Amino acid sequence: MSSCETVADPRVQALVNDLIGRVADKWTMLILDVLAEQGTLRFTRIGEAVPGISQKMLTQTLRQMERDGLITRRVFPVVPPRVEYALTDLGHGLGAAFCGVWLWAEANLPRIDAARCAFDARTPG
Amino acid sequence: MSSCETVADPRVQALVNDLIGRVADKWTMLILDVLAEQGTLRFTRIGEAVPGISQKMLTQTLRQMERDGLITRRVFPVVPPRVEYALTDLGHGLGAAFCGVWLWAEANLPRIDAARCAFDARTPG
DNA sequence: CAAAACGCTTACGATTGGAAAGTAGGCACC
DNA sequence: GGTGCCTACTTTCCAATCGTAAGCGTTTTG
Repeated sequence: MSSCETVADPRVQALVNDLIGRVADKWTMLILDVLAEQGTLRFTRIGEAVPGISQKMLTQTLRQMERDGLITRRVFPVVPPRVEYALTDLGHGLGAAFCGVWLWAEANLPRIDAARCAFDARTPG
Repeated sequence: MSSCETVADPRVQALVNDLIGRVADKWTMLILDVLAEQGTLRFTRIGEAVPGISQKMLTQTLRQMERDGLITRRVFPVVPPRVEYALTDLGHGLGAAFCGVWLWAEANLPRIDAARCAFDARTPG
């Protein structure tokens, strides 16, 4: 906030900071994106759609997102097991909010790369 | 992207994912926010404004942000040392993009809390 | 002479993350 | 009837990361 809007209450500030700390996680953002993009998905599909995630982190992050009310988890008592994950409207809202970050990242990728090259060139050690 | 816009190229997708992975960091977002809010600041001021950060992580994150071209670092050769950090326009852009996330967090804090309570209540273990 | 100010840097223990193997349990195949 | 597969985890082990606390260098202040 702050840079975008009035804030005032330091307690709210602290709570929001805390919330950001838990939601601004690499895997959370990536999973949020694939679910926003592809709708309802099973465990293995999400794992395939999020490059580089381990099963452990996938399980852990999905649980956390479920706890925060960002996704729903539906278990079908069949064999082999089938579990479907989908965004709640809360999750959709966060996905929409992150949208700006994605667009920024896409638009500014070359500038970041250039900045990094320049930094590495001027920093020998 | 994806959920907000056309994407197509999987190479760009991978690069953006990678970039998100590095930028979607708790401390990066928090530092970005205080710099967007308060303008140019010195090392210790940022440390005070970001609750819970250690000097080590502050140094580390600031360096990373400098490398990515998000902030500038100006050193004044005086005693005691004086170092000023400020957002670049690239950093301002990212701050603006994150703005939506902050507003979402502020607006949905009670819903997240409620979801978490409900989850904890229904999950005994 | 001692302490404070500032921006780091280092050492070390605690937490987290990844890779790979294991689990459960019904079902297809030989 | 035994072997192995399918899926969604769970567990185990090891490496990377993180937080805490302390130290460093230089000059002013008491």
